[in-house]
Amino acid sequence: MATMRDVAERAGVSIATVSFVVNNTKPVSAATRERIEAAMAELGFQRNVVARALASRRTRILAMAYPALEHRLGAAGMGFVTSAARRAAERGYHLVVWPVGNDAAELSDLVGQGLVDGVVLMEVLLRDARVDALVASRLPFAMIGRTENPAGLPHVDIDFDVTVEDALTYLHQLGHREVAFVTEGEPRATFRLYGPKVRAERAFERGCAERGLEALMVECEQHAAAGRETAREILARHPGTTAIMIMNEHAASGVLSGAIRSGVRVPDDMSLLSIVTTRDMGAMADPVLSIMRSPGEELGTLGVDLLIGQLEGEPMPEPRLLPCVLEPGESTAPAPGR
Amino acid sequence: MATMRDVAERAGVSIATVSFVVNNTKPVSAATRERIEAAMAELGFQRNVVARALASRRTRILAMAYPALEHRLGAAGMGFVTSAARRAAERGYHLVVWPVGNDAAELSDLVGQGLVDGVVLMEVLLRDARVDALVASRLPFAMIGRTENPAGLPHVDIDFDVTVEDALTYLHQLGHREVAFVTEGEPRATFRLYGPKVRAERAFERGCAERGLEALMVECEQHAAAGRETAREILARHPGTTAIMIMNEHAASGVLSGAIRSGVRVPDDMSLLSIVTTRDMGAMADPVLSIMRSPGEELGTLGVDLLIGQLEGEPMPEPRLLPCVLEPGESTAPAPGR
DNA sequence: GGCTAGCGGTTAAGCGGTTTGCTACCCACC
DNA sequence: GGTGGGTAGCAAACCGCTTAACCGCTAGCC
Repeated sequence: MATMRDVAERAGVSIATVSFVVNNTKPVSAATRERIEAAMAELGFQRNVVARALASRRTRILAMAYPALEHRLGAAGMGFVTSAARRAAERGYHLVVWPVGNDAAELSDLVGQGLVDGVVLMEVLLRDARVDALVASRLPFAMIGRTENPAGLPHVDIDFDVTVEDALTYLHQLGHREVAFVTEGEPRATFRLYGPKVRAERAFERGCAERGLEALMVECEQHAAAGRETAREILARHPGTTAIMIMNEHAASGVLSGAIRSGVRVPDDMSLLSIVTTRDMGAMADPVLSIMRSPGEELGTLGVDLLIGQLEGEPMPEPRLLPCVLEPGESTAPAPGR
Repeated sequence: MATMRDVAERAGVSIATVSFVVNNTKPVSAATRERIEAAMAELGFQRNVVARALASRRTRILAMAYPALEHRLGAAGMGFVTSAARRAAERGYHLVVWPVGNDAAELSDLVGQGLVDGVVLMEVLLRDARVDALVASRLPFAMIGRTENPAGLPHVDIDFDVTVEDALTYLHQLGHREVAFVTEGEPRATFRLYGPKVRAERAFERGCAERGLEALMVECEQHAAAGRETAREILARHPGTTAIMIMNEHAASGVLSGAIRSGVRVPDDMSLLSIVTTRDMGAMADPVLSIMRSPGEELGTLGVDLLIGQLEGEPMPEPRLLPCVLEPGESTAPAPGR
């Protein structure tokens, strides 16, 4: 690989001048610039990013940190990563993937290596040691998700209030008056700190209260079999239920088939709405599930933008909350008798 | 952040000696080593990976290159990336994610930056310009998947011969004599070069020939609706079919529901076997699909091992082919009348 | 008339490590 | 006591780039 020195020699200038041309950091006369560019083209010069990083103290590498094994990231997880990587590439950055534990030590270690200019943190908990570690490290970062009180910390997240409110409005307008909400549930205690679950539950309670409905919530583990069981349970204990809202991507199809197996017709007798999910997931069910689609790719892109914004000295970015959007499928219909 | 110079001063030694201790590259007396280690601990020293990379001409960064937007990587895609990143971390490497087009120029460009020591290439086509570019760049790489003739190129891949053969054996032993094979199909021409599809089709033809069966193959786009249509088509045109083998993760549930909607009982009248897929995907269907599980995580891990092996001067690694393993669900049963 | 502020460019000092000689020293041995 | 060999540690030359500081000169300013 040709170096700047090679280019400089060939163009008969100093290596600094080459640098100024490459980075466009100082005016250079047209004639010189031309000679340098010709030399670069002839030699196939590409500047070495490692040397550049060392000298400029900016690596132009970002990290995407996500908790390994802690939470199942389905296809949506890939959406985060690929969209983030794409955006980073567009803006001249690289993205490294850091599977880290939920403890802070590992993350601090990685940060200390000095490889990255900033971190995008996924799957943030309401109280999260990793966030504290990042704050302490003074390294710029952005969250996808947010802590309990994220004021002052750059983040993007799903707007659970709006999403749940929109979902309830939709079902309510269809005439449903007894709506059950199936959420993610796990034996692990950290799950109580999982923002999406907590925020969606609160929003559901509020929405039900405002409409004078009873807020029936059921936790369900993240697999189809649990979903089937949950459906049976709801039907048995709350036979008046006419709609089920689900925020549990891996259980949704189970809830559907559980209901069908119990002899319930979907959507005639029972409406199902899967929220915070992907289109693919909904399309896989039969009938196709009505969903509120999670803006996964937008979040990845925005997270990176938020981070790069800080790095490039743009004014402190606004946090962004994006709602999921309704995409009706075949699993929702007016409440029976309407 | 403390530098080696700081540590050296504090321990009263030269910076070179610190380096020898940190890397364990030259014998150092116990007393000196102790002083240095103490100094490092007091200062919280971590060596700067960028400086190290520049000096040693090894960045200890690997790239995972996958074609952006070209092919739907579902949850399995995430499995590749996370398992690869985890393995890389275990062995002291970082993993960057490179969404690249299927053209070689973009990849050559990235390689030329000198950021990575090697590349793991995903979704390799039978003839693949990216592979040529990597060979030309003389940078070590490993493929997940393989070209038409991958001899001499380090790779790991699914063993489609064994997988399809095992699947056919399983169905054959259940008494099925008319088996249809649903594969991935797309308008795009590059799909003809997609190794998994081509290899699986060949294996299917061979297996059918050996057993004296007719090899019925149907292409299907990668979504559930197409799967439903395909199921109807098979039932209409080949009413004797008693088993459908599917290698099309996104259409599998559609094939199932298409069959059911047509009044076919699964598995009593018709067996369904989804191959090269994930457990999650199969579990989402009702009945739970019998699958041949894709060794996605193993492939990611092995790919990284293969690459690091080369980097660390281990003898030329053996290519590895892993079969998918049968995980019977509720969608397969003896052929009707058996 | 002295001051500063650009010209387009060079020089050189880093950035924080790795690595190659080389020195100084100790010990054993004839 | 000279010699040889082995060891611990050091100095210094990089790795390939960025970025002050500054070159000699001219132009604009009060």
